[in-house]
Amino acid sequence: MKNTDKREEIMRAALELIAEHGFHGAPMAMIADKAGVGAGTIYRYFEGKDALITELYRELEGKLLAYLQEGYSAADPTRERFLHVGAAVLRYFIASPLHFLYMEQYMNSPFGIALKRDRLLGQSDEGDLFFKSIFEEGMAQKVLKELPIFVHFALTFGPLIVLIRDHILGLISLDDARIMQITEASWDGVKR
Amino acid sequence: MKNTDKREEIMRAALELIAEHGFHGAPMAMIADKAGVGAGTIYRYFEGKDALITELYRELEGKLLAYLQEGYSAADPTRERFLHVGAAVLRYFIASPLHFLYMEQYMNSPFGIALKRDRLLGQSDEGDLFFKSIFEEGMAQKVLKELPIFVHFALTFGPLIVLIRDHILGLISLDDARIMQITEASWDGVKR
Amino acid sequence: MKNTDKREEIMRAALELIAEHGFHGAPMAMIADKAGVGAGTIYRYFEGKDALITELYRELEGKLLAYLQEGYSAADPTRERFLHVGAAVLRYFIASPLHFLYMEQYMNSPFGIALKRDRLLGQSDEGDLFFKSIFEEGMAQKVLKELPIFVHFALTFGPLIVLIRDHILGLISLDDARIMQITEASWDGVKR
Amino acid sequence: MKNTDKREEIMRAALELIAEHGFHGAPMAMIADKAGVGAGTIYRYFEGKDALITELYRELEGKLLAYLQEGYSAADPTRERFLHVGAAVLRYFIASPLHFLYMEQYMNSPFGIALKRDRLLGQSDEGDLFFKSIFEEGMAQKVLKELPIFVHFALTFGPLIVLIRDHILGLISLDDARIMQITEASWDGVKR
DNA sequence: CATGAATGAGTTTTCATTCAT
DNA sequence: TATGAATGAAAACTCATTCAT
Repeated sequence: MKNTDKREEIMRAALELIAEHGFHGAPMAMIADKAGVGAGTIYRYFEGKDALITELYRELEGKLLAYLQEGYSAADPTRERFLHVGAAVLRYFIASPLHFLYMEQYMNSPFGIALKRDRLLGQSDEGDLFFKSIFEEGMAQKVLKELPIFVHFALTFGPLIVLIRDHILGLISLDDARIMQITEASWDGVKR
Repeated sequence: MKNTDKREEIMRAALELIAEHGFHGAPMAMIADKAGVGAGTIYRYFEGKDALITELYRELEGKLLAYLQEGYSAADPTRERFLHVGAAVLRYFIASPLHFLYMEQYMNSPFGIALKRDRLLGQSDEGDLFFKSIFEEGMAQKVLKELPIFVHFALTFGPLIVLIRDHILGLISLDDARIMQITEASWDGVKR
Repeated sequence: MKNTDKREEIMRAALELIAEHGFHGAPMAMIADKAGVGAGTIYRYFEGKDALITELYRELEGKLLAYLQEGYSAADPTRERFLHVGAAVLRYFIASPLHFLYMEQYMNSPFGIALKRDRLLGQSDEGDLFFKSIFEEGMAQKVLKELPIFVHFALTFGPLIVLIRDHILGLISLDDARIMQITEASWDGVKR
Repeated sequence: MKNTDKREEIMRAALELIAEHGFHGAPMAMIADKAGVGAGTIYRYFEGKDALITELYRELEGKLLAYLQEGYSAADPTRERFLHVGAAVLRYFIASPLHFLYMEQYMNSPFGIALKRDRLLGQSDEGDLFFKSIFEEGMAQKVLKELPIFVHFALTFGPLIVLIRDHILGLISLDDARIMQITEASWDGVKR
């Protein structure tokens, strides 16, 4: 097992346990066990539990952004670009429900609050920049309502977040047709 | 201090501490301290920490629903009713940010997952019924797109949730004008 | 309800709860509840939990001794007197299994150890004197083996204690015929 | 210190403290302290306090049975076999008074009641079988009275239990001569 | 006298982290 | 580098006792 493999096993184990049982329902010993490593080994790869939680979040965020960029072309019309990203978000989280549960839990905990505050103070992160260009261009082209970027983001992605949760909980089933329909309806909230 | 006062002091203390520090950052001893009661006293009013957390959620949910119903008239046109409720949600949480932080944290934790599953199995709760009538009537009147209720809910309230969080984090400032604008834009996502 | 009634209700409740659940499995609040009095009321009749436990033991011991003396005649032959007392012990505890469970638990706990040590230092208690006369007279008459009183006591009452427990646990069923048989067999252990 | 050593240190500490102070007079922290281990360490070896108490009882019982079997020969006459076992019980507990105090306390608490009931439902334990053969053979040979095994057991071992307690409390002193005398007298209660 | 809500010291138990191997 | 037994500080929770009503 390569070094890197161990690190990944730890993250995979943490993801599964925390997504299902929350930050407390997941003791380090249990994570180590599930990862097939010794309890002390986690501390060779992560400073502590908080660091593990935070680094895992960053990792998942990176994977999401990478997926969203697949097949994305800055040359496409604004609407196409949004539809691509919106549908990709839905598909990504439907395929990786644990990622969703983990990320939501993280963002709605004091960890996430701290993260958001940090980003507000520092520069925008990669993800924000990514979405921002769509909305700014859309407004420049008079295709979108004149609203702050945060509002555009909320109007378009807010519905997706709620629906992904509903899907994961089994309240609704999102197939490809519905994904298109929803993404388009999201767009309707911001278009002129 | 009346019986009821102590129970309320405990809930107030728990709300503040958990909203700010999360479920773990808030030990029972700290809650008792902040509430001005003995550690054992909490257990006279709540079976344990989990029960306190859950009952507090129910209480906050009840308060929110009560507020949404103020000035709500089933006789108003569909759109007015939605605008009333949507704006009320925003105003409520802007006035009570701790309620929002607590409820979001709860809903995105294993507690909330369990709650949603329970509600799915049992009958809908009061809140669901409340929103449902607006969307069902809107579809009957051909004012709204033909979509499952869960999708209507997501398209309209999803944006609000995201924006409330942004407001509380100071990323954006929601004044009355913006509240109207946003609520109307939310409606645009579902109207035909 | 007279004062005295309350005291008795408390003792009755304590007896039942402690016999069944042990000294810890029986919190003061539970005893008060079962007795139908307020938790504070117990402290008007007993100094504290230890005092309640000890006074209850003394009370039960007194009742047992009173029962053993019923129909007992110092004029009877030694063997009759023993058979009377032995059979009475069995009948008493079979009729009052909670008394047995409580007294055994007490005697085998640090409470009982302390009690025995106290009695050793001070004068013998009423009960000891009671049995002592039978064995001393029996030895004087050359009917019994020449043994220390404690040994006589052990040889005759030891079997009874074990059998009462077995009966209460349902391992064996003691009817009148068996009671006689056992009492007589106990006597055989000490007679010449 | 080997693994096993720690487990044994914990049991030794628990034995001493519980024998002397009872199940409550012996907090886990005190046991850990006396054992020279951290408080959490106990939980690596035992599921909780109840498990520690129960496993310690089983361990002591095992040691007792092992001692009784030393030098025991199924080929010896019934009476010799009983005298061997009876005297061994006395010698064992006189040498290990803490074992006696602990086991008696256990058997007379709700723990012991539960244990006896369990054994009644399941098959007899090793110890029962051990004694049973002596009494059954004795009856078959017409050496012993025709009585249920439980009664034989009570008549022979009941006295020993009481005397061991008296010895430990200092009420009587059991030397080898007395041990023989008592064991023989016990046998007299059951022989024809 | 009686009450029972309130208390907080004391208990069991958990778990992130360390460190000898 | 990896381990996992050991730790002990900190957590949840209990309960004998008090005291204002």
